[in-house]
Amino acid sequence: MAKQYKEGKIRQQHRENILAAAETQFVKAGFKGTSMQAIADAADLPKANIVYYFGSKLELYAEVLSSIISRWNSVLDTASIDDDPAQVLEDYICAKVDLSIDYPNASKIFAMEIISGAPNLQEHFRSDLRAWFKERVDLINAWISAGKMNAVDPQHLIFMIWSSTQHYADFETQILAITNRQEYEQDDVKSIKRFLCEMILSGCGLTPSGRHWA
Amino acid sequence: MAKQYKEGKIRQQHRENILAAAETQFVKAGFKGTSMQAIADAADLPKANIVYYFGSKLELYAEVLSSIISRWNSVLDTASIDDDPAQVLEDYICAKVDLSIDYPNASKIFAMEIISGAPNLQEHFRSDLRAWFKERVDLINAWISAGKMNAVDPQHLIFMIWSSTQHYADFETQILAITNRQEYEQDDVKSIKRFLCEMILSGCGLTPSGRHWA
DNA sequence: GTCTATACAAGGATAGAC
DNA sequence: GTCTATCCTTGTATAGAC
Repeated sequence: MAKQYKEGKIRQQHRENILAAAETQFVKAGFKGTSMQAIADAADLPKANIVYYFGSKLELYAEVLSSIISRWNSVLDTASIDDDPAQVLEDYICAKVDLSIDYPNASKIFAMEIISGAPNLQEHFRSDLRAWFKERVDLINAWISAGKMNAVDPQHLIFMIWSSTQHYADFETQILAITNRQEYEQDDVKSIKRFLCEMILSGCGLTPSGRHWA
Repeated sequence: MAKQYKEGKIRQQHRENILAAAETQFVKAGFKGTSMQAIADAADLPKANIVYYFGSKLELYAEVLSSIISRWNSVLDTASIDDDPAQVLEDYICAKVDLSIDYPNASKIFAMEIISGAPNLQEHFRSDLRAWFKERVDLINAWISAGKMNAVDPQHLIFMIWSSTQHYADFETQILAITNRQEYEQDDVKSIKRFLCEMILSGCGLTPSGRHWA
């Protein structure tokens, strides 16, 4: 029993190390471009152990992808017509900015997967995401009908929130190089949130509370 | 002479085919993940010819990248303090949307390169782009000082324009899957332009003319 | 000038030793 | 349960035939 427990811990530790190493490597070279050897080196384990723990490169990648997606349940999920759109949108934008700053690799791997044609995400698109998207579009349309916000196109609004927030993760390298910085600081995050909320909400005829950055 | 001319044409034709094939493959698998064999198959040429025409995989990739960047001279380049910010921003946004729709692969390869840490673009960042960016920031600040537009952060404004326009190229797969379409149509492009111009300009206290979509 | 044949390293995955 | 040794495929690049 004691032995099993200890071995279980080693196993779990190794799996976590491998997942973390894999994330780093997939960001740098994409799925096809990443070698098991590179992951093994980064995890400081023999190459064959990666296969031993995850079965195959594709299964390892699938685990990385699904752990990314599972982290993306957000404030928009529970919003309803009775809520205040200004508050919901502001919270959603700030939550997405936080995810981009705190887990840039997650956003990057997801982005690369989609750019490459999303060969491993078609299922996710056609089932979960499409339904999620339709419900949010309906919600925004309901707010518009209720006169709670301007009549902007809900689909494009969601795309704009996704793109403008994720950009700070995906294009981190470019942004930091252009602005001559090493990494984002607290003040940067606040000014990002402030800019995005003010721009997007004002376009919807709404006013942000500012509680995320004031 | 006649022979040389004809051979020159073959050479040029093959180079173009290879560049086009390479673009497609780099999008699907990234730089490291793309094999010369895959490019050769797509270009319908023997594998060794790719090396023959371009020297190496990296040189071929460098040519693809630089041809992408050279296409991105845009309306913002020639704008000055005397111009109307509403008009300049509207033209710039619509030009970027057109690029995203017409050359999605260019945007995708550029995005992948940056997501992977931009190992082949550091030079471009530190020289051209940083200077370009600084000048545009100064221009927008000048417009603000002159009372021509709201005092929004110029850096984030540029990032928002980049992200929200490029999103329609880079995340094409996701957008089409979610909205259950095969490809963008004329009307889609117009509604994208309209949405982005209205949102972004209104956030700057400006009003678009609408001539790109009306 | 163009393409075939091939060299040699690195890829993913397996079998079996420890 | 973990890791070493190895198999076979695929990778880039070259040498030399056409």
